Amino acid sequence: MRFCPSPTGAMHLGGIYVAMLDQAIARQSDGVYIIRIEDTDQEREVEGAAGDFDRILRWFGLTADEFDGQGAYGPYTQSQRADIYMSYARDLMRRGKAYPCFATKDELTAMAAEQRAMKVQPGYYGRWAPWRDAPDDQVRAKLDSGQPYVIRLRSPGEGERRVTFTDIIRGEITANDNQNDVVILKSSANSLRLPTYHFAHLIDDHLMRATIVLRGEEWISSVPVHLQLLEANGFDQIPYAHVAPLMKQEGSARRKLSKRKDPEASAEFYIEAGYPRQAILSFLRGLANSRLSYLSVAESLSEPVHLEEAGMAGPLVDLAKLDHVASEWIATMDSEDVLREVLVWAAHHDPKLAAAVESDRDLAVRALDIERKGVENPRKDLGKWSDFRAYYGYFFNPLFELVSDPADERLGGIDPEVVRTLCATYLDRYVQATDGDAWFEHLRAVSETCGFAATVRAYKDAPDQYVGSVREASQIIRVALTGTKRSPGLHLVTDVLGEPEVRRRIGALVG
RNA sequence: GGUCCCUUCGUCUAGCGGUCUAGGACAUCGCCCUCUCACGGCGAAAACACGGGUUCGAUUCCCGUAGGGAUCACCA
Repeated sequence: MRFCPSPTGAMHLGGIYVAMLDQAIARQSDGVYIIRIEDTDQEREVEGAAGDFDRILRWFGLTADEFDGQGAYGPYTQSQRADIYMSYARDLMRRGKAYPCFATKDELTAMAAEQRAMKVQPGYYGRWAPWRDAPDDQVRAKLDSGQPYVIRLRSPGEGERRVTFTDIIRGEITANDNQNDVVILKSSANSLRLPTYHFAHLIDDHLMRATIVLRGEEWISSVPVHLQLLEANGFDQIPYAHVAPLMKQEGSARRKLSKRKDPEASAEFYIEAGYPRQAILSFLRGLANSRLSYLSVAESLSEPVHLEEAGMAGPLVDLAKLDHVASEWIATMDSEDVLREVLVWAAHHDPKLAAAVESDRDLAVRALDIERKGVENPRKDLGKWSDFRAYYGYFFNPLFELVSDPADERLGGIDPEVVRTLCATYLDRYVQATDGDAWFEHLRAVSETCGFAATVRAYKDAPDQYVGSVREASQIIRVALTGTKRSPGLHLVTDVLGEPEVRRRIGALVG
């Protein structure tokens, strides 16, 4: 099993997807999950990317089973394996299966232009491969003059030949054989030459004893090249599994999820929003095997993933579905666990929230316990840790702003005098009810004395006789207590807040 | 453009010749529960890209067409 990121930018969700599959397949088959850093492109290398990858992989619980310092097949970074690739390339040259090519970039682009004009296959082959069978003395002269060169494979492919190979996900695939003398070792100013992906990956997979080559669909078309390279080196073929890319809807079309255009393409996006890693992993597993998407998060993470079941068309990343999975998952957690995760997230992404919650963890647990602890169907209000502020923030004084204007629009447009009277009367007769019905009966009694109808029905029947119904009255109390128009049952909120705080918040409206 | 891959409700998909008046899940909408939410219950709307074959019979097999994706680098 292998997962091979290249440090050329931020970690892509698709990278997490493939890494997750790699790890899952390795785990369920007693295999080893390794990560190889493919950093053979010096020009695109991004400073610090490897460290970022490591941090993100760690966050997702997708760190490799083997790594430098602990693993039999290291080093796991390709740039440190340059001598290995070079010795294989030398062997190929000795046996006439590879050769140096001195064509310059300009010559190559001119050739490509000519090929386009003539409408022939682009590439380095046949009459378009000037150095393939160049005389020795000519090669020697170039070598002696110190001109830069690359090493190319001497492709045995012929024009019309077809090759067939088996892909675990797609079954049998037939394609034209490769006839292109691909570059296997790039040019270099010094004696150390780096390989191209094509060459490096199969040497590594062979040496590291990979049992499945799991990679993105974009590699399908280069399998014929890899097959020839395998053959030239005398390596056995390793089964391929090409995974369909994660997609994005754009208008009526869809395209590959793009790091540049789509914020949700980056793995960091999910960390910042505070999605639980289990939910993301479960969601991703569901995309790979829809069978898993019908299961609970815990089950979907423990059931095996089957590559053969994976779809061949790229699935759309549906954040609404992720939200659902995430809220199902959080609903299975204890309040203490939720709190711990919220704090870990907030420490990095919402320090003010972290400080407020940290100052009264007990309050936080009691707030989270509402309709969560000891109930059959827990609340599914939280889909990600960043939701905590909106749903529970008002319990914490540093995050709560008193509602002191009786004409505040959140109060529903009830006459300010009535609002004031209701709040005053409510405090006058305050009792902390032990259950919802009792609480509501109490509120009903209070609001009736302030001119509210005891039932919504009564109000509807004679709107002129009342200032509102008990529904409006309870909304006033709700807004006073929470600053929002939506909250869990108010008797639960008051119970968690405690009488002094309830008095302070409602008192603010009395003036 | 050449080549390869793909095509069932908005989305993820089940289906592997009759079981399909096409099933599920998410999303949407409606009703119920109800002090507002959330949860929960019930229900609705919603798809086999198109055209030819093969067959007694095609969502399922074959061929075209259309559409989508990928790839044609000293990037991975």
